[in-house]
Amino acid sequence: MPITIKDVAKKAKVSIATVSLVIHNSGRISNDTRKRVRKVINNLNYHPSRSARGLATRKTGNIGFILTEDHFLKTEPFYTKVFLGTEFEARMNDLYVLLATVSSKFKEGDALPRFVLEQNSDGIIIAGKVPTSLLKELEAYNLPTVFVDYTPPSGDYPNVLSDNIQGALIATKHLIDLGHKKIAFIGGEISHPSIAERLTGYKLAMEKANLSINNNLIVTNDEYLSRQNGYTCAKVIFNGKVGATSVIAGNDATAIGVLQYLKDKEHKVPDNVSIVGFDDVETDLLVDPPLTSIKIPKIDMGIEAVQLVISLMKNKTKSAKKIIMPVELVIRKSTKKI
Amino acid sequence: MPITIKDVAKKAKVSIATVSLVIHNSGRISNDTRKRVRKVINNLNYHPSRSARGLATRKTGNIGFILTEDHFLKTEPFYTKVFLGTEFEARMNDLYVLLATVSSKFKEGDALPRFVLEQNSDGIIIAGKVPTSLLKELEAYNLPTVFVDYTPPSGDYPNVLSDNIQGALIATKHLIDLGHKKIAFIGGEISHPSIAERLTGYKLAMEKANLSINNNLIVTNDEYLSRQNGYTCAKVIFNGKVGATSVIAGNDATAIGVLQYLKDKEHKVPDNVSIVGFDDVETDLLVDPPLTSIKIPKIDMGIEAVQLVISLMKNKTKSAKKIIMPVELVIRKSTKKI
DNA sequence: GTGAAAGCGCTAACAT
DNA sequence: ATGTTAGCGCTTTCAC
Repeated sequence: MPITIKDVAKKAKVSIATVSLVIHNSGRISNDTRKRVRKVINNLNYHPSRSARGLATRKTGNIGFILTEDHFLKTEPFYTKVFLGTEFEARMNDLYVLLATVSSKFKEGDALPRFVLEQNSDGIIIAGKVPTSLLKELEAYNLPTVFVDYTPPSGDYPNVLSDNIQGALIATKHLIDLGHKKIAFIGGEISHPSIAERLTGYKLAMEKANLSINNNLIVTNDEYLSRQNGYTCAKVIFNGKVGATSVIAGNDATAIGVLQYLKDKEHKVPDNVSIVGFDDVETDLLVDPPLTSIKIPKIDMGIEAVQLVISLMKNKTKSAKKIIMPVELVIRKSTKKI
Repeated sequence: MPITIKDVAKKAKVSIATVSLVIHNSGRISNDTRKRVRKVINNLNYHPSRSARGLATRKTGNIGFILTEDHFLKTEPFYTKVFLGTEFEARMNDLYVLLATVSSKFKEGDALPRFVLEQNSDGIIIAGKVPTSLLKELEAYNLPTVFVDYTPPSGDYPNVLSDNIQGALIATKHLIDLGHKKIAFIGGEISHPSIAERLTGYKLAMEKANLSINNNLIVTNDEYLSRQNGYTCAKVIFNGKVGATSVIAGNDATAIGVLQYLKDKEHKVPDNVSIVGFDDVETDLLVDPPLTSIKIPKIDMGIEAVQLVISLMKNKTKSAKKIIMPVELVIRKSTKKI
């Protein structure tokens, strides 16, 4: 039998109302009773029942975290780190986060995550690119929603992003500073707004340095950003005769694919070709050479997302606040002076 | 304002008790009312409130899923797949699964996952190797607990495992059938019971084939099963003069590390050396050659774990039922006749 | 500054 | 076969 508020009240010789007030730091409670009640709570190791509280407040104390199955299962722990951040911040705010994956082929009529159907969450965080059909279905439930690392094509939602433009810009500038002029951009999944922004940043840096933008140096497609995809795209660049001396990759997985291709073709990295990755998933220390990359504060993005969704839950305002997290260039061994 | 049972009752012209009975398929309800109530439930898109239900039944409807942070963040989506399986089966049983990570350096006194402190779960699933200090702290809460892919060193708990011995046995037999005699076992993390079992299976197969077991062909340590570790261990084997012609790896990550080492040293796989992985995480289609591996039913293990913990929750029995999931040899291109 | 009491939405025992 | 009702543990308003 779990300890209830009654047990605490009895032991502290106060009413349950007083205990409740103490817990919530509200009301005018004398310092004496406050201390006494606190002590009893600790001694008894009392934790209020979620259900009872939920019933009384009509809040669930849960926030839902939605991402596509392939994002959840993919090799690089990008969204897993974001999730970890949400978990951390949720704990600070006495909230639980419920994880649900949806198919990346979600279509209208498919079942939504249970916590939305059952109204078992007070808000939701959506991480990464998700099908628009999902968003359409979700709208009906009118839940406070925050997007992480994704901007839906329509509608104006609050979200937390990383500074992709700036990231690509400093990555490109880094290569330019090293003397590179023929810098390739290998994207993949250009329909993902983040990747599109990275391309923008790349172009911006090139223009700033008065380097012409050669479309033959830009390879994008609409496939998942994988090693495989990087490998395939690298083929296009280095089979041709554009003579790229360096590459900005859409993300680290892509970069590793490019690296692999160059190894197979006996190009030396960084002696012949420099490579900059993106995301800094730092997952694979075996990568040789260690990848210069743009570091994204994944955990912090999760934290920010929770704070944002909490403020939405409180204010019931429909603000579309956007948070752009700063990124950082991490120089390792895959880039070198030309 | 969410729909409540009252709304349903009013609209269906029955009492709330009847609605409740219909929902639980219990009691003797006439087919007529049953149908009518069902229809109203659907029309209104009614979902019972978790909190109210929890309060009434003194159940939370949650089951906790615990794993260490590094298992959650690691490259290969092994436990993530197990988690996906639990999510799936939980949904079938109208349960939620709450994910919590703990540090792999958990020590006594550290905070337990919130859902155990707050008694916000009816049972827990523990995936992978966790510190025994965690288990000790957990005991006090007396929650129905199931282990997945791990057998705690002391105590007798229900768990769901994969058939590691059999897996290593068929992997080794496969190599023997291909004519290999000098078969190395590259383990790492030998303190993990699963890896120890795999070594046992390897030895068993060798003995069965009347091949002597050469300890110089066996490399284990107590480090995490990573590519890096595989690389390091491969060095030990192939730097020496034992002349191994094939390798059984502790898992796929290890196998990929071995592969990398062999590539770097210009050994051809599978022409010079055959490699069998373990787990079949099939994560990296870029691995060249594609890895022969032992396939483990990860999703199914999650499903079984949920079923097991549910039966524990129901029966309140202290059985220590064990479920061993069958494994399968998946032959790809990394093994070849000698 | 503290207590009494109503009510949140459901389940389950009991009545009818 | 269906309805009545007492609680489950908490929050919150109102009274004192």
